Amino acid sequence: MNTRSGVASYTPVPCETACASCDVRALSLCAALRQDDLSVMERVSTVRNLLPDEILIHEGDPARRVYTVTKGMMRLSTILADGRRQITGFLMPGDFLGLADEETTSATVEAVTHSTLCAFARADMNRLLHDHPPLQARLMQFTRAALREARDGQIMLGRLAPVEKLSSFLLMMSTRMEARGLPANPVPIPMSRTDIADFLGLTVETVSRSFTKLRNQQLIRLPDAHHVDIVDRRALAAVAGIDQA
Amino acid sequence: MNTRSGVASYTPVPCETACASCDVRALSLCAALRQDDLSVMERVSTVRNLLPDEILIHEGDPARRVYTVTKGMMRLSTILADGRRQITGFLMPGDFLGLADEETTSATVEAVTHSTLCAFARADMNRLLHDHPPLQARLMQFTRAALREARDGQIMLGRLAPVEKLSSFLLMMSTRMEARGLPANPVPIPMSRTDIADFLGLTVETVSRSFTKLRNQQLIRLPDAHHVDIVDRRALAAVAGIDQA
DNA sequence: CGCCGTATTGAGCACTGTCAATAACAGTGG
DNA sequence: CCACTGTTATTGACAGTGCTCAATACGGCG
Repeated sequence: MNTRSGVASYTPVPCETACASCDVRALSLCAALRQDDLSVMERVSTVRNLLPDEILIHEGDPARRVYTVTKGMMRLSTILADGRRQITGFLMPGDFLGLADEETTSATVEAVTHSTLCAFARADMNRLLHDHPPLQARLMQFTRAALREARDGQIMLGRLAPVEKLSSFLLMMSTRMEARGLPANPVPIPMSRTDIADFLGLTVETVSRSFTKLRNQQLIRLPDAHHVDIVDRRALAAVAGIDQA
Repeated sequence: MNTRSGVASYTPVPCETACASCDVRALSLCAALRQDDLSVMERVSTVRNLLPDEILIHEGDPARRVYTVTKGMMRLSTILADGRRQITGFLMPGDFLGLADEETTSATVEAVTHSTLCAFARADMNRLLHDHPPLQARLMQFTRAALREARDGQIMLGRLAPVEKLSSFLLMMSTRMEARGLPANPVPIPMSRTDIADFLGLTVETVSRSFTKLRNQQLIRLPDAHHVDIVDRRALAAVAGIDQA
């Protein structure tokens, strides 16, 4: 289970740490830095690899590090005393991890798929932010965007019906793929039905039924459980309540 | 409805614009400024008074101004095409308005009660932020806090049962009163049951029934519809799922 | 090929939303 | 001051939706 793949320390050729050849650089926080400033950042960064379901952060842990996701997918979640879980967001390559917290982490963070992250000690990051105003500005933008996303989440959770929630979710996933220059149409859905349920505030069964409904209405096709082919984007958006683009 | 003791226009002496004597200064963004820098801020600020239910911002409007709430209470909301509404948050004195947006506003903002705000042109605020790093830092903290709050909202909306939602809401209101140095025990609830419902993702009827349940369990008393006396805070927190403090 | 975890489907029920009636309340005008 | 009216809150009855429990199907992997 937690078979550490032994890649915690640098590989001989630090391909991932080479910011210059980083494929999420344009999307990530680092885009705010010029080539030469990038090396300053590179010097204080370490790479972290995670296996599926491996836990990176336990809610309540001290917030010692911040990260940029470079590969894979992460989930942010909170678990109530009786085991109920709410997933508050998924992180994809380019996303920043650590926007909400100052001292203590406010969510558990786990890998959905095999993931790679670029880690920074919070103190180092603070110094970088202080020395590079554009970096600070970009972090602010990221935080604002995360706030808007969380509020969209509130709208979805509070006022959408199950099929609407799922439609909204699928469109969001598609949009995020597109934003990363990846194919947006057959959307890969790496997370389990349980994860989707805990994100949408539903049960697994209801999620499954909602998938079936959308399939029966010819709005989507399901090549397999983890790939959704959006057949009628417009109609899907209409079902979603036309929130998302 | 709730006769707030004030009149729209205030005393001849513009008490509200006098930052030096502002009673929410310690709570607000401005706390980051020294006495003399405060005058710079004061010079570019204007006061805005709002009557109950008066609309300050329509979702989609250009985000020309930002505000600090000095009196009263505001609500942030989004309305879906078919009229369903989700309230994503309430703002109280000291709270900053405009954290999430850059170009376009992402929520409608209305006054719950007679409210007073301190307004700044976004351009002016940006200049202030640029010239005063501590102000920038404080804005960042506020944004982070708002993000944590929105995520708490997601948890509440996604995974709590109606009574749990209401308990959680009441405790939150109480906590926020306390944070402002105001009496935390008989909690004033200025907003309507409809507002509460749209915040908690419920219907008015369910909110009302949940109030009744909590009253019947002796956890709260209801002197009137807009005041809640928390009788057993511990038990209420237990019902809430012990999220909030 | 068989096993195990995940996803889907089915049946029944509890809960919450809907619709409707009543009650409390505030503001208005006689 | 009180009756009248419109608004808001509460309560009741009922139905539909989504959850619970249970069975079946699918798919990856040994």
